[in-house]
Amino acid sequence: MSTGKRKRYWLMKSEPEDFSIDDLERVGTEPWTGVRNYQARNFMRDGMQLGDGVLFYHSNCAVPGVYGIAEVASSTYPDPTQFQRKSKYFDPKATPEEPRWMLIDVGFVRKLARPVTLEAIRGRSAALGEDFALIRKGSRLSVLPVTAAQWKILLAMEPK
DNA sequence: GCCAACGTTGGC
DNA sequence: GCCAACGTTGGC
Repeated sequence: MSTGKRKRYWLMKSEPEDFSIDDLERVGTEPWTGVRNYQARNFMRDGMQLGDGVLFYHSNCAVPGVYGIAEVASSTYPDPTQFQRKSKYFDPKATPEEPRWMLIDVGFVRKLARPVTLEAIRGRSAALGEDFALIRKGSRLSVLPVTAAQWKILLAMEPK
């Protein structure tokens, strides 16, 4: 439950062919539709607070890595696509009275001059620690928490 | 495009 | 509740 006021940090993955940091810059704010993993949903629903920091990560591309900074730009609300019969994210078991999938809006903050690549991140795995889900073996979470210390390390890695 | 790792589904 | 089958993720 999000009771505190302290800013939290997250990493959110997106396939750039689908929605990139440039797309986010263009639209400014984007509802993060389509998450259909309970763990990722729980982070959005129970953990995120307005203003939290987000590392915008490009996955499934030539050079995976963090390409920009974003922020949590709304409180949590039901993902509208779960009710849209024609959407590929339609969930027949969800109803407006009992929505299954919750999301937040992601707001653009800035692009990194150059990405902090997955390769570079792996190179700092000792400093980042075992609990960093991005580089944990087999982890495929698309929304995951980042500690303040990890956030600091990752942004300090931004190539000038 | 391949495929390992993972999550979900559904029969039993 | 088990677990095989299936679909998805995401690095390479």
